[in-house]
Amino acid sequence: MKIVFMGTPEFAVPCLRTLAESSHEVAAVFTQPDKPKGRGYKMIPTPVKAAAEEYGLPVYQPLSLRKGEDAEQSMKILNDIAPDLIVVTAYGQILPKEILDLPQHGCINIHASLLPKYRGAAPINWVLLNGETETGVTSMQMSEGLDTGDMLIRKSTEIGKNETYEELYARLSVMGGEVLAETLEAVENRTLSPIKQDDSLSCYSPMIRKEMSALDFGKTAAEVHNTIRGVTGFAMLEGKRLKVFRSEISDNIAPDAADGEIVDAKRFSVKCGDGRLVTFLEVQPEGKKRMGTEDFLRGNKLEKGAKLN
RNA sequence: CGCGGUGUGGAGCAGCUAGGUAGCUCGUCGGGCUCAUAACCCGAAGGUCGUUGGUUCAAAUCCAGCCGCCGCAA
Repeated sequence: MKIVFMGTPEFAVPCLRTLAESSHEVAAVFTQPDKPKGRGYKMIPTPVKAAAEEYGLPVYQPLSLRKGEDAEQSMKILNDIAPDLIVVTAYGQILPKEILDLPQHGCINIHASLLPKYRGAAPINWVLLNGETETGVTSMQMSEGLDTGDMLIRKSTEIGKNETYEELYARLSVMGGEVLAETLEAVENRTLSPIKQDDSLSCYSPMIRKEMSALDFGKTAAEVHNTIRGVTGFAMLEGKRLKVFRSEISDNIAPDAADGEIVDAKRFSVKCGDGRLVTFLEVQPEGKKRMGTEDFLRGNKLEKGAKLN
Protein backbone atom coordinates (compact mmCIF):
# COMPACT_ATOMS: atom_id res chain seq x y z
CA MET A 1 0.00 0.00 0.00
CA LYS A 2 0.99 3.58 -0.46
CA ILE A 3 0.90 5.20 2.95
CA VAL A 4 1.26 8.69 4.36
CA PHE A 5 2.35 8.96 7.98
CA MET A 6 1.51 11.80 10.33
CA GLY A 7 3.07 12.07 13.76
CA THR A 8 5.19 14.30 15.90
CA PRO A 9 6.70 13.19 19.23
CA GLU A 10 8.87 10.28 20.24
CA PHE A 11 5.77 8.21 20.82
CA ALA A 12 5.07 8.13 17.10
CA VAL A 13 8.56 7.04 16.09
CA PRO A 14 8.06 3.27 16.52
CA CYS A 15 5.01 3.53 14.28
CA LEU A 16 7.02 5.34 11.64
CA ARG A 17 9.73 2.70 11.90
CA THR A 18 7.16 -0.04 11.54
CA LEU A 19 6.03 1.55 8.31
CA ALA A 20 9.45 2.42 7.00
CA GLU A 21 10.69 -1.11 7.56
CA SER A 22 7.58 -2.76 6.13
CA SER A 23 6.91 -3.64 2.54
CA HIS A 24 4.63 -0.64 2.23
CA GLU A 25 5.61 2.55 0.52
CA VAL A 26 5.81 5.55 2.83
CA ALA A 27 5.09 8.32 0.36
CA ALA A 28 5.29 11.23 2.80
CA VAL A 29 5.67 12.07 6.46
CA PHE A 30 3.78 14.95 8.02
CA THR A 31 4.93 16.38 11.30
CA GLN A 32 4.55 19.61 13.23
CA PRO A 33 6.76 22.53 12.21
CA ASP A 34 10.07 22.90 14.02
CA LYS A 35 9.80 25.37 16.82
CA PRO A 36 12.44 27.31 18.69
CA LYS A 37 12.82 25.31 21.83
CA GLY A 38 14.99 25.00 24.86
CA ARG A 39 17.73 27.26 26.10
CA GLY A 40 18.68 29.87 23.59
CA TYR A 41 15.65 29.02 21.48
CA LYS A 42 17.37 26.54 19.25
CA MET A 43 15.33 25.04 16.48
CA ILE A 44 14.71 21.42 17.31
CA PRO A 45 13.33 19.02 14.71
CA THR A 46 10.51 16.82 15.92
CA PRO A 47 11.50 13.23 16.73
CA VAL A 48 9.39 12.04 13.83
CA LYS A 49 11.19 14.38 11.45
CA ALA A 50 14.56 13.16 12.67
CA ALA A 51 13.53 9.54 12.17
CA ALA A 52 12.00 10.25 8.76
CA GLU A 53 15.23 11.80 7.59
CA GLU A 54 17.08 8.69 8.69
CA TYR A 55 15.01 6.76 6.20
CA GLY A 56 15.28 9.48 3.59
CA LEU A 57 11.51 10.02 3.55
CA PRO A 58 10.02 13.30 2.33
CA VAL A 59 8.88 15.43 5.25
CA TYR A 60 6.15 18.07 5.26
CA GLN A 61 5.51 20.44 8.13
CA PRO A 62 2.42 22.50 7.44
CA LEU A 63 1.33 24.99 10.07
CA SER A 64 -2.22 23.82 9.63
CA LEU A 65 -4.15 21.27 7.64
CA ARG A 66 -7.42 23.09 8.11
CA LYS A 67 -6.88 26.59 6.89
CA GLY A 68 -4.51 28.89 5.12
CA GLU A 69 -1.99 28.40 2.38
CA ASP A 70 -0.32 25.47 4.09
CA ALA A 71 -3.60 23.60 4.22
CA GLU A 72 -4.25 24.11 0.53
CA GLN A 73 -0.79 23.03 -0.37
CA SER A 74 -0.97 19.99 1.87
CA MET A 75 -4.24 19.01 0.27
CA LYS A 76 -2.62 19.27 -3.11
CA ILE A 77 0.33 17.17 -2.02
CA LEU A 78 -1.96 14.52 -0.58
CA ASN A 79 -4.10 14.49 -3.69
CA ASP A 80 -1.03 14.03 -5.84
CA ILE A 81 0.21 11.19 -3.72
CA ALA A 82 -3.24 9.61 -3.57
CA PRO A 83 -2.36 7.37 -0.62
CA ASP A 84 -4.22 4.14 0.06
CA LEU A 85 -4.03 4.83 3.75
CA ILE A 86 -3.02 7.56 6.15
CA VAL A 87 -1.62 6.55 9.52
CA VAL A 88 -1.80 9.13 12.28
CA THR A 89 0.00 8.80 15.60
CA ALA A 90 0.13 11.74 17.99
CA TYR A 91 0.33 14.25 15.18
CA GLY A 92 -1.04 17.15 17.14
CA GLN A 93 -3.36 18.49 14.48
CA ILE A 94 -6.95 17.79 13.67
CA LEU A 95 -7.51 16.43 10.21
CA PRO A 96 -10.32 17.93 8.12
CA LYS A 97 -12.95 15.59 6.74
CA GLU A 98 -11.53 16.11 3.27
CA ILE A 99 -8.37 14.32 4.31
CA LEU A 100 -10.15 11.67 6.33
CA ASP A 101 -12.08 10.71 3.22
CA LEU A 102 -9.18 10.85 0.81
CA PRO A 103 -7.54 7.42 1.08
CA GLN A 104 -9.51 4.36 0.08
CA HIS A 105 -8.80 2.80 3.47
CA GLY A 106 -9.34 6.06 5.28
CA CYS A 107 -7.18 7.24 8.15
CA ILE A 108 -6.05 5.03 10.96
CA ASN A 109 -5.00 6.41 14.31
CA ILE A 110 -2.88 4.77 16.97
CA HIS A 111 -3.99 5.95 20.39
CA ALA A 112 -2.29 5.29 23.73
CA SER A 113 -5.24 4.13 25.76
CA LEU A 114 -7.87 1.47 25.96
CA LEU A 115 -10.59 3.32 24.15
CA PRO A 116 -13.19 4.53 24.73
CA LYS A 117 -11.45 5.54 27.93
CA TYR A 118 -8.95 8.35 27.92
CA ARG A 119 -9.68 9.92 24.60
CA GLY A 120 -7.74 13.08 23.91
CA ALA A 121 -4.31 14.56 24.20
CA ALA A 122 -2.66 13.10 27.26
CA PRO A 123 -3.92 9.60 27.98
CA ILE A 124 -0.68 8.27 29.43
CA ASN A 125 -0.46 11.06 31.99
CA TRP A 126 -4.07 10.72 33.04
CA VAL A 127 -4.02 6.99 33.39
CA LEU A 128 -1.23 7.38 35.93
CA LEU A 129 -2.76 10.41 37.64
CA ASN A 130 -5.90 8.41 38.18
CA GLY A 131 -4.00 5.42 39.47
CA GLU A 132 -5.28 3.02 36.83
CA THR A 133 -3.82 -0.46 36.92
CA GLU A 134 -4.25 -1.25 33.28
CA THR A 135 -3.95 0.62 30.02
CA GLY A 136 -3.01 -0.10 26.45
CA VAL A 137 -2.99 0.98 22.84
CA THR A 138 -5.91 1.07 20.44
CA SER A 139 -5.97 1.51 16.71
CA MET A 140 -9.07 3.06 15.22
CA GLN A 141 -10.63 4.11 11.99
CA MET A 142 -10.61 7.87 12.30
CA SER A 143 -13.83 9.79 12.18
CA GLU A 144 -14.60 13.44 12.69
CA GLY A 145 -14.90 13.33 16.46
CA LEU A 146 -11.94 13.40 18.79
CA ASP A 147 -10.76 9.80 19.13
CA THR A 148 -14.26 8.52 18.53
CA GLY A 149 -13.65 6.27 15.54
CA ASP A 150 -14.42 2.58 15.39
CA MET A 151 -11.84 0.48 17.17
CA LEU A 152 -9.75 -1.93 15.14
CA ILE A 153 -7.13 -3.58 17.31
CA ARG A 154 -6.57 -3.15 21.00
CA LYS A 155 -3.76 -4.37 23.22
CA SER A 156 -3.66 -3.98 26.95
CA THR A 157 -0.92 -4.04 29.55
CA GLU A 158 -0.69 -3.83 33.31
CA ILE A 159 0.73 -0.74 34.92
CA GLY A 160 3.38 -1.20 37.60
CA LYS A 161 2.65 0.26 41.01
CA ASN A 162 5.56 2.64 40.82
CA GLU A 163 5.78 2.86 37.07
CA THR A 164 6.49 6.36 35.83
CA TYR A 165 5.30 8.31 32.84
CA GLU A 166 8.60 7.86 31.07
CA GLU A 167 8.54 4.12 31.50
CA LEU A 168 4.94 3.67 30.49
CA TYR A 169 5.39 6.06 27.58
CA ALA A 170 8.29 4.02 26.27
CA ARG A 171 6.40 0.75 26.63
CA LEU A 172 3.25 2.02 25.00
CA SER A 173 5.09 3.59 22.13
CA VAL A 174 6.61 0.21 21.32
CA MET A 175 3.17 -1.36 21.63
CA GLY A 176 1.92 1.30 19.27
CA GLY A 177 4.27 0.04 16.60
CA GLU A 178 3.09 -3.52 17.18
CA VAL A 179 -0.57 -2.60 17.07
CA LEU A 180 0.03 -0.71 13.85
CA ALA A 181 1.76 -3.69 12.29
CA GLU A 182 -1.17 -5.94 13.17
CA THR A 183 -3.65 -3.38 11.97
CA LEU A 184 -1.91 -3.01 8.62
CA GLU A 185 -1.92 -6.73 8.13
CA ALA A 186 -5.61 -6.88 8.87
CA VAL A 187 -6.30 -4.00 6.48
CA GLU A 188 -4.52 -5.83 3.69
CA ASN A 189 -6.20 -9.11 4.43
CA ARG A 190 -9.51 -7.39 4.92
CA THR A 191 -9.98 -9.17 8.20
CA LEU A 192 -10.78 -6.11 10.26
CA SER A 193 -13.89 -6.07 12.34
CA PRO A 194 -14.37 -2.51 13.53
CA ILE A 195 -16.07 -2.12 16.88
CA LYS A 196 -18.09 0.94 17.76
CA GLN A 197 -16.98 2.78 20.85
CA ASP A 198 -19.43 2.83 23.71
CA ASP A 199 -19.63 6.55 24.32
CA SER A 200 -21.16 6.06 27.73
CA LEU A 201 -17.89 4.54 28.93
CA SER A 202 -15.68 7.22 27.47
CA CYS A 203 -13.67 9.87 29.26
CA TYR A 204 -11.27 12.54 28.14
CA SER A 205 -7.68 13.24 29.03
CA PRO A 206 -7.05 16.93 28.49
CA MET A 207 -3.65 18.46 28.00
CA ILE A 208 -1.39 18.66 31.01
CA ARG A 209 -0.75 22.07 32.51
CA LYS A 210 2.48 22.92 34.29
CA GLU A 211 0.89 23.68 37.60
CA MET A 212 -0.46 20.16 37.79
CA SER A 213 3.05 19.03 38.66
CA ALA A 214 3.11 21.03 41.87
CA LEU A 215 2.93 18.57 44.72
CA ASP A 216 0.23 19.23 47.27
CA PHE A 217 1.05 17.36 50.45
CA GLY A 218 -2.40 18.07 51.79
CA LYS A 219 -3.61 15.39 49.41
CA THR A 220 -3.35 11.70 50.11
CA ALA A 221 -0.11 9.82 49.70
CA ALA A 222 -1.64 7.97 46.78
CA GLU A 223 -2.54 11.21 45.04
CA VAL A 224 0.91 12.65 45.59
CA HIS A 225 2.51 9.47 44.34
CA ASN A 226 0.30 9.43 41.27
CA THR A 227 1.14 13.03 40.51
CA ILE A 228 4.83 12.17 40.61
CA ARG A 229 4.26 9.18 38.35
CA GLY A 230 1.94 10.90 35.95
CA VAL A 231 3.41 14.33 35.40
CA THR A 232 6.67 14.42 37.43
CA GLY A 233 6.17 16.30 40.66
CA PHE A 234 8.00 19.24 42.04
CA ALA A 235 8.10 20.88 45.43
CA MET A 236 10.00 23.73 47.00
CA LEU A 237 12.78 22.80 49.41
CA GLU A 238 14.57 25.66 51.12
CA GLY A 239 13.51 28.05 48.43
CA LYS A 240 14.68 25.86 45.60
CA ARG A 241 12.73 23.81 43.22
CA LEU A 242 13.07 20.07 43.53
CA LYS A 243 11.71 17.82 40.85
CA VAL A 244 10.60 14.38 41.92
CA PHE A 245 10.77 11.71 39.25
CA ARG A 246 10.10 8.57 41.20
CA SER A 247 8.56 7.65 44.50
CA GLU A 248 6.89 4.95 46.47
CA ILE A 249 4.24 4.90 49.12
CA SER A 250 5.62 3.86 52.44
CA ASP A 251 3.78 1.59 54.84
CA ASN A 252 4.58 3.78 57.80
CA ILE A 253 2.26 6.49 58.98
CA ALA A 254 2.99 9.70 60.82
CA PRO A 255 -0.30 11.19 61.95
CA ASP A 256 1.40 13.79 64.16
CA ALA A 257 3.60 15.35 61.53
CA ALA A 258 2.56 18.33 59.47
CA ASP A 259 1.66 17.90 55.82
CA GLY A 260 4.83 18.13 53.76
CA GLU A 261 7.10 17.50 56.71
CA ILE A 262 10.12 15.34 56.12
CA VAL A 263 9.52 12.57 58.59
CA ASP A 264 12.44 10.33 57.77
CA ALA A 265 15.47 12.39 56.79
CA LYS A 266 17.44 9.29 55.91
CA ARG A 267 14.98 8.11 53.37
CA PHE A 268 13.41 11.38 52.33
CA SER A 269 9.93 10.39 53.37
CA VAL A 270 7.30 13.09 53.40
CA LYS A 271 4.04 13.11 55.26
CA CYS A 272 0.89 13.57 53.22
CA GLY A 273 -2.64 14.60 54.02
CA ASP A 274 -3.90 11.16 54.95
CA GLY A 275 -1.04 10.59 57.39
CA ARG A 276 0.78 8.22 55.10
CA LEU A 277 4.26 8.77 53.74
CA VAL A 278 5.59 9.13 50.25
CA THR A 279 9.26 8.30 49.89
CA PHE A 280 11.14 9.99 47.09
CA LEU A 281 13.38 7.71 45.10
CA GLU A 282 14.71 9.92 42.34
CA VAL A 283 14.96 13.70 42.43
CA GLN A 284 16.56 16.64 40.69
CA PRO A 285 17.46 19.90 42.41
CA GLU A 286 17.32 23.10 40.45
CA GLY A 287 20.42 23.44 38.29
CA LYS A 288 21.62 19.95 39.08
CA LYS A 289 21.43 16.61 37.48
CA ARG A 290 18.81 14.10 38.14
CA MET A 291 19.91 11.65 40.83
CA GLY A 292 18.79 8.90 43.13
CA THR A 293 17.71 10.01 46.56
CA GLU A 294 20.71 8.29 48.13
CA ASP A 295 23.05 10.46 46.12
CA PHE A 296 21.03 13.53 46.89
CA LEU A 297 21.14 12.88 50.61
CA ARG A 298 24.91 12.43 50.64
CA GLY A 299 25.53 16.05 49.87
CA ASN A 300 22.31 17.60 51.10
CA LYS A 301 21.71 17.07 54.77
CA LEU A 302 18.03 17.17 55.42
CA GLU A 303 16.94 18.32 58.82
CA LYS A 304 14.33 16.07 60.26
CA GLY A 305 11.17 18.06 60.43
CA ALA A 306 12.07 20.27 57.50
CA LYS A 307 9.10 21.02 55.31
CA LEU A 308 8.39 20.93 51.65
CA ASN A 309 5.88 23.20 50.07
C1' C B 1 21.73 37.55 21.81
C1' G B 2 15.22 35.10 26.60
C1' C B 3 16.38 34.56 32.54
C1' G B 4 19.34 31.68 35.83
C1' G B 5 22.22 27.61 38.18
C1' U B 6 26.33 24.39 37.96
C1' G B 7 31.29 21.64 36.55
C1' U B 8 36.25 19.94 43.02
C1' G B 9 39.22 11.90 44.14
C1' G B 10 34.12 6.43 42.07
C1' A B 11 29.01 9.20 43.98
C1' G B 12 26.69 13.59 46.21
C1' C B 13 28.46 18.09 48.28
C1' A B 14 31.63 22.11 51.20
C1' G B 15 35.60 25.48 50.26
C1' C B 16 35.33 30.62 46.16
C1' U B 17 32.34 36.89 48.77
C1' A B 18 37.95 38.98 52.39
C1' G B 19 43.89 34.46 47.14
C1' G B 20 48.78 31.02 50.47
C1' U B 21 49.00 23.24 53.51
C1' A B 22 42.31 19.57 49.15
C1' G B 23 37.66 19.17 53.38
C1' C B 24 32.68 16.44 54.49
C1' U B 25 29.25 12.29 53.95
C1' C B 26 29.29 7.75 51.26
C1' G B 27 31.74 4.15 48.32
C1' U B 28 36.37 1.18 47.37
C1' C B 29 40.67 -1.63 49.48
C1' G B 30 43.26 -3.67 53.99
C1' G B 31 42.81 -4.86 59.16
C1' G B 32 39.95 -5.37 63.83
C1' C B 33 35.40 -6.34 66.85
C1' U B 34 31.14 -9.76 66.38
C1' C B 35 27.52 -15.95 66.15
C1' A B 36 26.68 -12.34 62.42
C1' U B 37 25.74 -7.74 59.64
C1' A B 38 24.05 -2.95 55.20
C1' A B 39 26.21 -1.95 62.36
C1' C B 40 30.81 -0.38 65.00
C1' C B 41 36.45 0.64 65.44
C1' C B 42 41.41 1.43 63.06
C1' G B 43 44.15 2.34 58.67
C1' A B 44 45.01 3.07 53.23
C1' A B 45 44.53 4.20 48.21
C1' G B 46 42.40 7.73 45.00
C1' G B 47 41.92 14.71 42.77
C1' U B 48 46.89 18.54 36.90
C1' C B 49 39.84 21.55 41.58
C1' G B 50 35.88 21.30 33.20
C1' U B 51 39.34 23.75 29.61
C1' U B 52 42.56 27.84 27.66
C1' G B 53 44.83 32.23 28.62
C1' G B 54 45.53 36.60 32.02
C1' U B 55 46.59 39.18 36.96
C1' U B 56 49.90 37.74 41.15
C1' C B 57 55.71 36.04 44.75
C1' A B 58 51.38 32.63 45.07
C1' A B 59 44.90 30.93 41.88
C1' A B 60 39.94 25.70 43.24
C1' U B 61 39.50 30.80 44.93
C1' C B 62 40.19 37.14 41.09
C1' C B 63 39.52 38.47 35.41
C1' A B 64 38.41 37.00 30.09
C1' G B 65 37.20 33.35 26.41
C1' C B 66 35.71 28.33 25.30
C1' C B 67 33.34 23.50 26.36
C1' G B 68 29.84 20.39 29.13
C1' C B 69 25.47 19.46 32.36
C1' C B 70 20.88 21.45 34.28
C1' G B 71 16.38 24.58 36.12
C1' C B 72 12.86 28.39 34.48
C1' A B 73 10.51 30.55 30.43
C1' A B 74 8.69 29.71 25.43
